[in-house]
Amino acid sequence: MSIPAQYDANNVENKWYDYWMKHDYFHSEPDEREPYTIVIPPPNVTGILHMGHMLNNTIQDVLIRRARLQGKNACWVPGTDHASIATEAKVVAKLKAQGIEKNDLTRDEFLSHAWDWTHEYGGVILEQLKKLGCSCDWSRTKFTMDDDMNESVIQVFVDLFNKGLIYRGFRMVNWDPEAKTTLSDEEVNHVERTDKLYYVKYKIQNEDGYVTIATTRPETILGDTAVCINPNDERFTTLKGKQVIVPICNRVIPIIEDDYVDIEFGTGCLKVTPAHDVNDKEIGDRHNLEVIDILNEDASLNSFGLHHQGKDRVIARKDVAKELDDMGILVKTEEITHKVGTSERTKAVIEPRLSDQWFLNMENLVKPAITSVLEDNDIKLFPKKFENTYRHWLENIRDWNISRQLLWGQQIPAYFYGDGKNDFVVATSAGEALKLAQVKTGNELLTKADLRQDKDVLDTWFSSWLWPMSVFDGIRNPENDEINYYYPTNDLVTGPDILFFWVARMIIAGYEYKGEKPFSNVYLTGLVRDKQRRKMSKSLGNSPDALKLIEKFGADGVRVGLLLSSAAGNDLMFEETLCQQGKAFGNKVWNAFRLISGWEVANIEQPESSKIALEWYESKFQKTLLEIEDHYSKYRLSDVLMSTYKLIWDDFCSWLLEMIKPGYQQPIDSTTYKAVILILENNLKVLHPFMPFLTEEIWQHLATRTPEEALIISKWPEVKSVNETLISEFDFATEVVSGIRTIRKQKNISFKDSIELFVLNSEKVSTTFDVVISKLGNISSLNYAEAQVEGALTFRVKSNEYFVPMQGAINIDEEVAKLTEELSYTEGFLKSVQKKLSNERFVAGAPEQVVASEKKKEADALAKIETLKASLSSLN
RNA sequence: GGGCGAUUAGCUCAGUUGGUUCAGAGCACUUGGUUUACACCCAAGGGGUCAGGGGUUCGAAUCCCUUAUCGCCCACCA
Repeated sequence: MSIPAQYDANNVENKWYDYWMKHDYFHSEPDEREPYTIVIPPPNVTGILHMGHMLNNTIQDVLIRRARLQGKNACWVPGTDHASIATEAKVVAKLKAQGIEKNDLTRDEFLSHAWDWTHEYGGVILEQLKKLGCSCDWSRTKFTMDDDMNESVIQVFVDLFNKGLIYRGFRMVNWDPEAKTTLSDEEVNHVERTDKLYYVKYKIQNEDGYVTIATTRPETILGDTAVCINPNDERFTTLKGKQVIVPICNRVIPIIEDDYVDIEFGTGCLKVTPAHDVNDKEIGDRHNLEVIDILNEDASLNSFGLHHQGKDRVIARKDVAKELDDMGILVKTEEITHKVGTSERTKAVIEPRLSDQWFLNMENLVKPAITSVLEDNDIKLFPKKFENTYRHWLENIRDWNISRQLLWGQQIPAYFYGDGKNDFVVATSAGEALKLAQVKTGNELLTKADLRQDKDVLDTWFSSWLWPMSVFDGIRNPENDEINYYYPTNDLVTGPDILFFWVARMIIAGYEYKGEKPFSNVYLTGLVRDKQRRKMSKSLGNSPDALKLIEKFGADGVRVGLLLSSAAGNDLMFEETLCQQGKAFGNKVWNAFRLISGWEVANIEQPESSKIALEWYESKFQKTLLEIEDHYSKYRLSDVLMSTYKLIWDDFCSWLLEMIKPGYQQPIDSTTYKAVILILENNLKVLHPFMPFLTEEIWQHLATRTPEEALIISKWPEVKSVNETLISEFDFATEVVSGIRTIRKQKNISFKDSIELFVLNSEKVSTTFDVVISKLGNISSLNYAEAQVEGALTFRVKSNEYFVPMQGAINIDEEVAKLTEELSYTEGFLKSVQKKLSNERFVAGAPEQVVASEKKKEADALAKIETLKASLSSLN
């Protein structure tokens, strides 16, 4: 036989991917068919494929391939995200390694380096997705900084500004001193830390006394502009209206009163530093306090730091504390555990900082996003539990800081023409801006040279929130054929970590710009972790190399490994043995094909056992198909896969093929052969979304196919009727076969030796599967007995009794012991059933069906006890 | 500090409105097996007080209360 016993994935996978690409099967154009659309969550343009991507994109490919097989116009739009902070950080690091400082470059120079980087590394990840088998429509590949995408973003900014929803505010923002940019609240992680809490005495002006304050950040003392007490704090009534002297800088500041201060916490006296704390800023606003910013943008101290100027805040903290101690006014320090905001991207400790930023008013925008998910169920989240966190976020949403102090991204289209804070216009181009500015100022002599565009760029998410629309040009041309056909998309597959960053905002944008949801279902994947439940990360080095995995197990094996145990929303504890299982499964399917293809077909009569076996499998297949459809409808892809896995491995390979397999060097009848080929083809269709390469390979081996007949574009099997009786009769037969195998094993009877079987058919089981039992049990003659058969080994299925005559080999004591044990178990079971049935409240209260089933159990048990007792007495 | 969710076999998880199918699956494990597709295989088998405690009910893995442990989200206590 020329077909190898081991399936070789590596040889096969490239071949079929090329074939699919060559015939444009992934490409989609609007037509009369029902569309099925997924937009990819765009990975970072310079990223490389990691386990999370593999899981995420395998899921999308399964969904898209199934839709394609169902005859829908399947369109999966790929693309990448410019990821401003991450990419800029990488470029800065690279330049630094070459001895180039970002600050020495002009904007254009820096952007040119960034584009070089993007062109060099960009899109690598998309090539890797191809290795995984992803059937994206590559002709639609988008990048969030493509010209048309940029235009969409700018157009939306201008529109929202004109609607009065975007405004400029001098606000306390989250400053990342590492990246030297602001972050949105969502990009800040609060991590628990132990720090020192310093107690410091401030001298009261013109008095001998002191007040003591507590702070974790003594360096900010230099920015203090008040000390605050609670007006109801009786300890401090004498302090009201007085002033204190700030240590080191000797500034005289007032003691003010505000309810914000917690009497219980610390000393009850709060130092107020409006420039460096959100609450202090609020108190400052209420009391008209001066704002003294003591930090530079890299979080080193500025001139207000006096002799500490230039030191990093962390160094300054220690030095100031030491100075206070030397002055004798550091009362004590204690350890305190609290949460500190850190940058999601750079891990740097966030500095609350006042600055001019652009904000988007979310208050009204968010409303349709709440009702569509939580009330109308227009958009469904899988798993549903995420609706709670979604609700919480949307109902407490704050205005979105959309500006970033970076260069890589869409530059904010605001043009300043004067020195005043409001001397600016917002427009889609400099030309437009000039016209607006001329009108606004009444100065027609204003030229482009007088305009200065805002230096900041927009938050990356301000472009990706438009993704489902902008990839179809739905922002610039809202009524074009593509957006009308593909939008709203169907499913979105992404991680719960960007539920707020991205998913919620896409929903918001969708309603604002299309008046419609962007997608109907959101499948939230879990995190891929290692066996010890640690997050997979580069720094831990516990993340396997995705491409090496594919090389080792084949893309099909990896896909199956990833999906075997990853319910929506559940983290996936990944280990390579899962891929090994996937690969083994592929090999199993391959060998089933190998067996079938090796058969010689002859025009001979179909054996009865084959006929009935095929009928049974067809019903079994239908029943499983129904299960599969149900799992798909609930996005339970692991269950779809497991059902398919068991159908093919157990039902198809272990049962059907064994039942129809002709004897050694015997040909198979053509009726059975044709039927089993059709069955195999249907199996391949159902398996194709999970193992696209293997299934296409076998499919093409089974017959000569034209490009129009490729598996990838074939028809998903139709759901037909299920013969339940046949299935339950078969289940009974398998138990009989198992009984026979057990006896063979216990008595070391080789399968090659045929045996006799007698049946006491008290169950009145149909004889349909007798031929199957005979074949699979290697039974020389299957006989129906009227009474117990002497000198035989026995086993029971329900209340049927089976005898394998075995003269001389019977150990009476063993048989008696076995029967006695079975009897006592059944009697115990009977007792519990009867107890239930004799309980009047059960009989009265339980549904009829339940009572009937208990009665059936009782009857079955009674019958079985009869058989057992008869057997026992025949042995004695 | 507030909210949400979880806890079922060694591991990863199913278990839909309490009652045919309720104690399950896959893997792992044990024992046999050179049966002419596959040892990436075949067959048989062991294994769980359903986290602990209490309650409701004729009946609880499932509903309620409570304790413990874990996870996630949100939050400005110096």
